[in-house]
Amino acid sequence: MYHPQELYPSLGTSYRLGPPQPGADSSFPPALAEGYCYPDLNSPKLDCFLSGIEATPHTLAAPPPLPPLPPALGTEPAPAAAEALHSLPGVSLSLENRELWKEFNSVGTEMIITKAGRRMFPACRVSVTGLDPEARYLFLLDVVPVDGARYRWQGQRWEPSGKAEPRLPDRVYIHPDSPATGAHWMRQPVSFHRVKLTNSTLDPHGHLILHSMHKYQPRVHLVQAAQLCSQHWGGVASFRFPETMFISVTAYQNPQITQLKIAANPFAKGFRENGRNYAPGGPCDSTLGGDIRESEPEQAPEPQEAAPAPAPPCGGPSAEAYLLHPAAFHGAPSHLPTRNPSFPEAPDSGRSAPYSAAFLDLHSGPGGSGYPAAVPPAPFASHFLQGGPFSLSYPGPGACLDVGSKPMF
DNA sequence: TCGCCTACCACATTTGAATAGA
DNA sequence: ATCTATTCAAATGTGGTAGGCG
Repeated sequence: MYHPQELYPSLGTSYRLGPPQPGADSSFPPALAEGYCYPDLNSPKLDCFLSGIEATPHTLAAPPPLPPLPPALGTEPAPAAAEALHSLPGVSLSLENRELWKEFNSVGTEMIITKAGRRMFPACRVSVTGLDPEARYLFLLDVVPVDGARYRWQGQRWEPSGKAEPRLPDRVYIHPDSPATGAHWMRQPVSFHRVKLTNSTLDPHGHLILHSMHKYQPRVHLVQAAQLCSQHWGGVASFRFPETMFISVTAYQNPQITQLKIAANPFAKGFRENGRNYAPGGPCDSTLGGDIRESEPEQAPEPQEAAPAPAPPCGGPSAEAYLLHPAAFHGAPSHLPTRNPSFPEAPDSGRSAPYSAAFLDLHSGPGGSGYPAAVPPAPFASHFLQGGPFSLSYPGPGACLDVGSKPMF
């Protein structure tokens, strides 16, 4: 995967989209009580950016309350549909591999995180409808803590075991097809199978950074970019699927999860007994993005629709340019800026990365969410707390900013 | 002592280049 | 000469496991 740092090392390891956090501390609320709600939902995390979204800032500024979260995984039936908050009327998302997720969720999904980054399995694979076929959109995915607790496997179930670690810098995975037209996104399911999770706070690859033994919830965001080099972003839509909640681990704790993973993940075939295959419809994680090949062949986006990037994005190498056209910096058409030779290749990929993803680091905004912004570990401090080596304009009220907002959900 | 993390392993899959055949 | 199918090797992803660390 290419990371912005590889392209523009002067920009640092991450993009801070929010203002510095002078008063940030690392304490979590007591939490752990039933009915704990998504902290990000209770308070606009990036109010500053939403003001730049002209479509319906009011909708985003006042997110509807969400139902309380369950105290533990696998204890309640998953809702029938995704919970959504958006300002894109008529747009809806459905989880393609819902049955697989539900099966994992019924046991208590665990996701391995490693220093080098580990893919999610199952991956989030969604279908979208209701988009304007002509308009361009970005697909984003992030993972947020569900509560303020650390968990421990007690032999039979997961139970809270103390306060959560200080929250890490939020990163957002941008689907490599972004930006693409609504027609492109609606043509076939959109998969985030290349997302990698890491527990390395120094991760230079742009993987999503998580704490081990914490509960997380993936979220999918859809952002309309009015035009390729838009100065205005249209609506945003955010979705979460409760059955995709998981606990991050460095080694599987629940043997049932191990068996499910081995049975369902083709890469783990070597651990299957008698070469048995997973029944439910074959590999459930295949995708247009080349998730699992035996199910669906890779389909490259049509050049005229997906990220054509006819010109150097918005004035050349800049954070704004990257944020506007993340896909244009990956898989690198010849007209795009070349990578800095000092970053020859991400260590975890020995070859070119045609589907490489982009990441944004989003910083908790002011205004106090349920989780106060944690003070990042020292290596991040210069980027996240002091504005980083580049300046990214911070929009005032009514201003428009060409960077992704982190929807409130 | 215990819980957690890391590095390494073997195995299967994926991917792309090279080659052969139509 | 071009296209398609096949083969092969390297890269990648997977869970298991032993050992280290706090």
